[in-house]
Amino acid sequence: MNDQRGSLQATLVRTAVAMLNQGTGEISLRAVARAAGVSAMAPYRHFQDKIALLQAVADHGFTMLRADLEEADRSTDGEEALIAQGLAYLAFAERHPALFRLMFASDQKVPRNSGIGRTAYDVLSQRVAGLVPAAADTATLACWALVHGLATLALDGQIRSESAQARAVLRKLVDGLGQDAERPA
Amino acid sequence: MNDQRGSLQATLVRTAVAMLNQGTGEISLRAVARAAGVSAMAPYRHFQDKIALLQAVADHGFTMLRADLEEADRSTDGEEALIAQGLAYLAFAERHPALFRLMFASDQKVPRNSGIGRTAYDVLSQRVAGLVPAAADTATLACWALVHGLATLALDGQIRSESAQARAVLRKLVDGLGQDAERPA
DNA sequence: TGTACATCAGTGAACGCGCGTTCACTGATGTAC
DNA sequence: TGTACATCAGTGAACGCGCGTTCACTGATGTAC
Repeated sequence: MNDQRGSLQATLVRTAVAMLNQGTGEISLRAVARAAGVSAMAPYRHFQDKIALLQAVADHGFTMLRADLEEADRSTDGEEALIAQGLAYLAFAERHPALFRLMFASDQKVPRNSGIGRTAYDVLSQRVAGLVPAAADTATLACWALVHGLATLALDGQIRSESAQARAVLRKLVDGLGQDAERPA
Repeated sequence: MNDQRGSLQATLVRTAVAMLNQGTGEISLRAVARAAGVSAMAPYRHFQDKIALLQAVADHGFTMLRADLEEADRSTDGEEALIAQGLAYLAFAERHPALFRLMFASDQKVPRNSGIGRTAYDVLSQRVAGLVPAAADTATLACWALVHGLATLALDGQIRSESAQARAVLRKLVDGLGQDAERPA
């Protein structure tokens, strides 16, 4: 019995996201169906298999992440906007640890590059390109890797996630990028 | 039948590492026992449970990582030594993807901070402290996060891992650290 | 030197579990004539 | 307006699987007397 409004397809994705948001573990198809109040077989009406459901969940996560990054990118000061994006990325990972893990865990289970991940990436990449046009690719990669590393280490309990410290680390990198831009090769 | 020399305890850890090195997936206690040529119950003579075995495997991995970092740290040029450490970290992750994942996947399954992880961390932290004594903690965190992010993204198939690009990214950060050191607050 | 006994590493059958997926089905809804 | 039929979402029992772990055991090795 599907007691939510709308099609079961959307309900399953929403349910899966909700399950991931509490309890950091993995998710089984049966558990999602159970939580959606539906038989174990019902999801197969809407998804070819478990992987397809997880893919849809990951896509949903990337849409959420993109929205958060755009929201954070609003400052008129470009460097501040970039740092705000970084902090938003960290906040997303902290608020949705298991979803974040699912989005980025390839495991060769969930196929990569659905295109939706890219659109979240583009929000960062455009901001960096505006700041450091000379070396946009390297600078974007540096920013992404730094922030993704912080997020991953925090999620895995390797470091405490303090946003003051995160801000200091981001500042350090962004200052470096700025200096590069000021002295042309 | 344990056809390896030495105690089964060490054999199991070695076998588990070997299994992780091929096939990026997870590892089951039964599979390790099978691969070691021993009954499913034999490991319980040496490890309290599956988690204890995985813990020992992760510890072994950190010992390997520490050795790699020390090996890379030999350059007389401090900045070069730091970059070499970063590249060694990336190479380790690429050579041992599943082991790397196990070492850092907390999942709240394998308890963190066995102390062995820390000793690998210290190799990096001492090098950074030598270069940037004024802001060693923030700088160490920045280096670790950057390199860990690159490793994680590469393992998850989000970016291609090209060591030339990795070197460029590391260079950018290290230059930034150097500049901070030259102009005192 | 011989015997009795404890220790210890590994065996193998069995358990209960949750899983992804199969299969044939039911019952409601929409559509053609 | 009524009837026959197709479509479609969801059901529920069943499958085979590998898993972690239990249990009682076997047989070799070491030690005390």
